[in-house]
Amino acid sequence: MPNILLADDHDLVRDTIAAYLETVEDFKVLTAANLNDAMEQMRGLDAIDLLILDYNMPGMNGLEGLDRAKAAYPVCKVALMSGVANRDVANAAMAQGADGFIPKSLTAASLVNAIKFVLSGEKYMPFDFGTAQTEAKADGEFSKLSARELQTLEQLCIGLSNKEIARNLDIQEVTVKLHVKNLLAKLGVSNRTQAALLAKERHLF
Amino acid sequence: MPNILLADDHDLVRDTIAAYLETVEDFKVLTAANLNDAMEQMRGLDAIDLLILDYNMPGMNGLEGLDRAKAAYPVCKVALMSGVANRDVANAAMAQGADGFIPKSLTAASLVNAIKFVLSGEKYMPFDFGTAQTEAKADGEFSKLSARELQTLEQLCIGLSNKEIARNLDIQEVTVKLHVKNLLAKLGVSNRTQAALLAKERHLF
DNA sequence: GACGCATCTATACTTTAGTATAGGTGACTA
DNA sequence: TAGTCACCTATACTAAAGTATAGATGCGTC
Repeated sequence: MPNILLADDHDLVRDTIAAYLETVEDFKVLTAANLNDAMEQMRGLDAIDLLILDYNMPGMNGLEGLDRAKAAYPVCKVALMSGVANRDVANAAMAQGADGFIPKSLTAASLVNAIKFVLSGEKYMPFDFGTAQTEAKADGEFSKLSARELQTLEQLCIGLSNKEIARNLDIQEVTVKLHVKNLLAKLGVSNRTQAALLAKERHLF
Repeated sequence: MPNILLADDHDLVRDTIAAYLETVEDFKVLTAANLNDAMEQMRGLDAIDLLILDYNMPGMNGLEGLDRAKAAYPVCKVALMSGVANRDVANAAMAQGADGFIPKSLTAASLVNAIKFVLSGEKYMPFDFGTAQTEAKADGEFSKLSARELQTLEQLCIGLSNKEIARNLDIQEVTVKLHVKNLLAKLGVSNRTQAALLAKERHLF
């Protein structure tokens, strides 16, 4: 019987997924509420076949938690799970050695398939990942930006004003306005806040 | 047999909770992926005893979705569920006529209790609301925010303008400005972009 | 009842953001 | 050489954001 350790900080989500997996398949599912808890349990027993980590739970610190888990238990399969992450995060995770990536938008049936997939030694990442607009704004938008516009966007992502950006880049405020206006158009958003949020979502800065 | 309609946009979360409830108790659980879907299903059949709405799913618009549901189906019990909300939101929800508030940090067993509680006509809101990470995540700057300011912040996190926020919350633009000004001060930031970035960084929305 | 508090509105104002247009420079290229 | 493009600046404007005061309502508490 495959042993799974599921780590998620939302008790309700974690427990019901665990219960579901145990009823519909012959899985033994242990649970943890954060990364430290999960690592602790792994230390106790060495029979865990698959470790599922929530991307946003305490201790994860982005993909740092993935590294910790892989480093400590190189043999164990490790999958990431997230309710908010996008394709970029998924790609980065897979590139850093994750065995699977499970968006919470997955159906319960697909989850079982994904787990079987990973347990059999395959890598799993869903195709139908990005929804329409996520796909559309994938990365084409950002590649259109000029060097200066990119620098401006970077400053926007700290929430700076045009005046502050002008000082930092040593140009006039009007010029900053121009760059902002152009990059808003290229990104297809309507104000600086949306631009900053979009860039952050894509983990550009 | 009590009929429950569970609406959550995360397929995985929704399906597993539904499956769990159907196996451990004698509940009939229907599901929906957003508020409109849920309202549509309610129209079809009038035998739903409890409607569970995810606070952050499409169509909810803060507590507006709760109002819509209560207005359309005054007899049906309505409970809110959220993974990120804090006590203020919960209080506001209960004040606006919700029959229960279910944080996702609840244990699966407690969920069943909460549902039974609500079905029997009682109001349910957990005492140990902010324990552990719920507290850690929601405290500090954000706990100072009022319910309305929190809703405003949520809209800021989509990059909306004051005018759009005013329309969504059905208040005047001046009022939105007031809320924005106050929440900026409480969060210790100097503009809306910084506020949005801060909230996103803390995974509030 | 008096008080604090959250909420909403109003008026009035300053500052910032964003748009529009025009023009100048240097680099690279057909 | 003429054309294109990124970049910078300028003037001028409209729209939006943010600040400051003041007043009104309702709700719960002491």
